[in-house]
Amino acid sequence: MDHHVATCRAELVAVLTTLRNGMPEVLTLQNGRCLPAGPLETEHTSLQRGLRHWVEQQTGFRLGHVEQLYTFGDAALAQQDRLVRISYMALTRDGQTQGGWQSWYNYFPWEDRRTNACLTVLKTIEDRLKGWAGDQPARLERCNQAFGLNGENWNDDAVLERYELLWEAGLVPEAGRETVSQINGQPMLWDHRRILATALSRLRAKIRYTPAVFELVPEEFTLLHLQQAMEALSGRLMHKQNFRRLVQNQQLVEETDRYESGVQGRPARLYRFRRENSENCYLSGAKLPLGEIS
Amino acid sequence: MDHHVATCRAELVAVLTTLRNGMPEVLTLQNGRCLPAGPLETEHTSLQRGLRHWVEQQTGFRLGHVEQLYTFGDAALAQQDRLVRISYMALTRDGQTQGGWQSWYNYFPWEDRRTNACLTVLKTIEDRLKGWAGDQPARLERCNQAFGLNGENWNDDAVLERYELLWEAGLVPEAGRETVSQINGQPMLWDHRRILATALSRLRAKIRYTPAVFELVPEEFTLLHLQQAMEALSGRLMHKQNFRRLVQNQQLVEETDRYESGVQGRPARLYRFRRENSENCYLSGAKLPLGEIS
DNA sequence: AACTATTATGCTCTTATTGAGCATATATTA
DNA sequence: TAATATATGCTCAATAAGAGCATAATAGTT
Repeated sequence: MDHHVATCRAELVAVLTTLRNGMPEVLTLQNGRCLPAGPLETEHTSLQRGLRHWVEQQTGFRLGHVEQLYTFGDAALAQQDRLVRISYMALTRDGQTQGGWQSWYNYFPWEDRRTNACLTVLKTIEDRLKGWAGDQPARLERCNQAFGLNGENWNDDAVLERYELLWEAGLVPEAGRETVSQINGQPMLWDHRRILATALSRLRAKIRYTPAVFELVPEEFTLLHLQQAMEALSGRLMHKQNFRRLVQNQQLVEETDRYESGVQGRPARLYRFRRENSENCYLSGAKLPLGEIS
Repeated sequence: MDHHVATCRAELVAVLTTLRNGMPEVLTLQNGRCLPAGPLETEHTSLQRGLRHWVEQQTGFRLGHVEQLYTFGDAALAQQDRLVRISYMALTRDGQTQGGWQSWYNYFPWEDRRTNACLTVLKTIEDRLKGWAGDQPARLERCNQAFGLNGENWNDDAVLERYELLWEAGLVPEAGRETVSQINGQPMLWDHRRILATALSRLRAKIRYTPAVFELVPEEFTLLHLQQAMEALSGRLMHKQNFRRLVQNQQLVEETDRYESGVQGRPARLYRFRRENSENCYLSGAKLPLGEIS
C-alpha cells in the first residue's frame, strides 16, 4: 500500500468573550449560527496572525491576547481534502463593536444556575437523560456525574462533558433530533457549539487560578461588580462576605479613594487590579476560588 | 493582493511517559534526540490514528488513551510548505518495550527537587539568570516567579514557563548557546524539548485533580509506591503520613488482603485503585492534592 | 428630622483541611 | 534478644472555607 502525506487546510476559529449587563457573551456571525473563522492563508505568517486577520475582517474586532483551545481533526472529513480546525479563546472588556454578540446561555441554558429558571431546564434534561440511560448503570453514572444528579456535585468546568453527553443522547439539534431551543439551547453550524463548550470549560477553569476576570471588568470596579462577573462566568451565585474576604486576602486588588455613585444603598468603594502583584499570578499560586453558596 | 489558502502538512508528535525505578521516563528515538512523530497521511482516518500508526511503526508501542497537548504552527516555517505540529500525551505502566526510554530529568535537571543534587543545578541557573536579568525589574520578577527565587513559591506545573524563560535567556542549547548538559539539560531536535516541557506541565497538573497516577503504577501497590510515583512525577518529596491520610480520605483506593514481601521493615499492605468509584473522577471533584513537605 | 429600604462592610463561629511530628506495630537482620 | 527499618495510628496547631449576625452609610419617604 502506498503512503501519501496528506495535504490539508487549517481553519482558525475564534471564541471571543465579553461581559455585558451581567451576561457573558460571545462574538458570532450569521445571527449567532457560527463563530468567526477562516482558513490559514499563505499570507499569514503564523496561526495567530491568521486568526486575527479573519476576526478583524469578519467582525471588525482586533483581538488582544489569545489562548489556544483545541485542534479538531478527527471528524468524518473527506480523505483527499482534510481539514484541521484550530480553535482559540480571547477575552475583551469592550464588546461595543458592531456585530453579533450572543449570550453564552442561549447555547447552554442548563449552564446558568444563577436563577431558578434553569431548574425547569434541568428537570426536563434530567428526564430525557434518564430515558436515554434506561437501566444501563454506566450511562446512569455518567449522567449523574456530569449533571450533578443523585447526590453528585455539579462541576462548573464540565461544560464540554455535559454538551457531549447531550449530543450522545441525541438531545441537541446538531445530532439530528428535533429539540426545543429554550431547553436544549440554540444550535450552531458544524462543530462550532462544541468549540464554544470547550471555551466555556477552559475559561471557567481559568478564572479559578488566574486573574483572568480582570480582563473582563472595567479598570475600576466595586467588589460586587467583580463578584457578579465571576458569577456570570461560573454560572452560580456566591457568598458575598466570603468573596470579599478571599479577594482581599489574595492581595489581588487595591483600594482607590473613589466610590461608586448613583446607586441605592451605601456607596461601594472602587478597587483596582494590582497587576504588578500578579503579572503571572498563577505561578505564585494566587487563586480566586469561588466561595460557593450551597 | 491575492489570497491563497495555504496547504500544509500536519505532523503528529507523541510524548509517552512511564515510571521505572522511581524515575519518570519518556519514549524517544535517535538516542534521546527526538520524540516519535510522523506526518498525517491520507490513509489515516483521524489524527489519533495517525499518531498511533507512527508510534507503533517507529517504536513498536501500541498507545492506549491519549490526550492532546498543543498545536504548534507559528514557528518560522517556509511559507509554501507549512507545517502544523499537533502533539499528544499518553501514559503506560509497562515501558518494557525495546527502544529509547530516557529520564525526564535528563532534559530538565532543575525539575527534580527530590534530591540535593538539584541544588547545585539551581544555584548555577540562578546565577546565570541574574546575569541575564541584570537590573531589569520585569525580567527579575519573571525569574523569581518561575524558579521560586526571592521568597516566591516553586510551582511544579510551571515546567513550560521555566523552559521558555531559559530559552529566552539563551541558557538552553537549542537557543544556539554552548551549555553543559548536567546543568542545562540534554537538548532535542527541533522544538521537541518544548513539546516535552508542555507534557510535563500538563501531567503534573493532571495528577493533582485526576487519578492519572494509577495508570502508571501496577494493579496492586503499597501506599509508599503510590507516594513515590507522585513524587517522581511532581519532582518533590511529600509527607508520608499526610499522604496516606489524603489518599484514604478520597476513597480512591481499597485494601486487598495481601502484603508486600521481601523488603525490610514491617510489610506494607497492598492496595488497589477503586476504578468504579472514579471512572470520571475529575467530575466528582475527587482530588489527589500533594501533601507537600516544606 | 425621623424613619425605611438598601447595599456595603466588619466580625464571629463552626467545621474541614493541611502541615508537622510523636508513638506504636511488625517485620528483618545481626 | 537487640538493633534496625518500615508501616501505620493518632494528636495538635494553623489555616481556609461556609454560614450568618451586626453595624455603617447612603437615598428616598413620611
